[in-house]
Amino acid sequence: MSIRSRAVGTKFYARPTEEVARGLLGRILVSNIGGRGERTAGRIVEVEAYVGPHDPACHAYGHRRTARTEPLYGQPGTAYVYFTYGMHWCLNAVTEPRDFPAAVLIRALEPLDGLDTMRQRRRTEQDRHLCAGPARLCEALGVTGAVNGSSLQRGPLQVVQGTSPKKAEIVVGPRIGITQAADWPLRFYLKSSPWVSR
DNA sequence: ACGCAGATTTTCT
DNA sequence: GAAAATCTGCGTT
Repeated sequence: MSIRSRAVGTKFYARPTEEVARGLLGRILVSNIGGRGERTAGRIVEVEAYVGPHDPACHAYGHRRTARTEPLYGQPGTAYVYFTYGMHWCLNAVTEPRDFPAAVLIRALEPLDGLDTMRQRRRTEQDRHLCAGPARLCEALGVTGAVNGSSLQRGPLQVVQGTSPKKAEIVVGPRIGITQAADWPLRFYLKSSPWVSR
């Protein structure tokens, strides 16, 4: 099926972050991390936009260019993976032209492929919780800092075509878990999906 | 079903 | 030294 289609190209990511966020819903994230052909994949059902240096919740707020935020300044379509709360990894897709630091946080997937591998990595049998949350999906797909800065077109993690949802299926709301700009409506998810994080 | 505390370490002040 | 784009387990309702 669509899992075999081509990776989404640079032009897709080199646009306003909010558009890219909406556009990522329904696409498929494929991971070939872990050797031995342990392929895992899921349909993106929930995302958040972190729209640039003017966004107080963005890691690059005020153009804070540090070792951590460097990937945000790179090529659109780069994976930005950061570590937080002492134990969790989160995955973003870098957006906008090079040197404009913005990204889309991938928050939830509908598991499609490699479910057994996901269950092992997550140490759970509850499929509902396999990929419902930014840190959960990273654990399920084997995403760690090792893939930070890799290309989502050619790297071990790729975003491929999938099927676009109807506009009426997309729900907009405030981002989760932040304290700055907490009311900005930059979270997008699929209304009828049982796989979103909440 | 809901709410709260603890885990654990990087990053920046 | 404090906060952090989170998750889990355990408590109570």
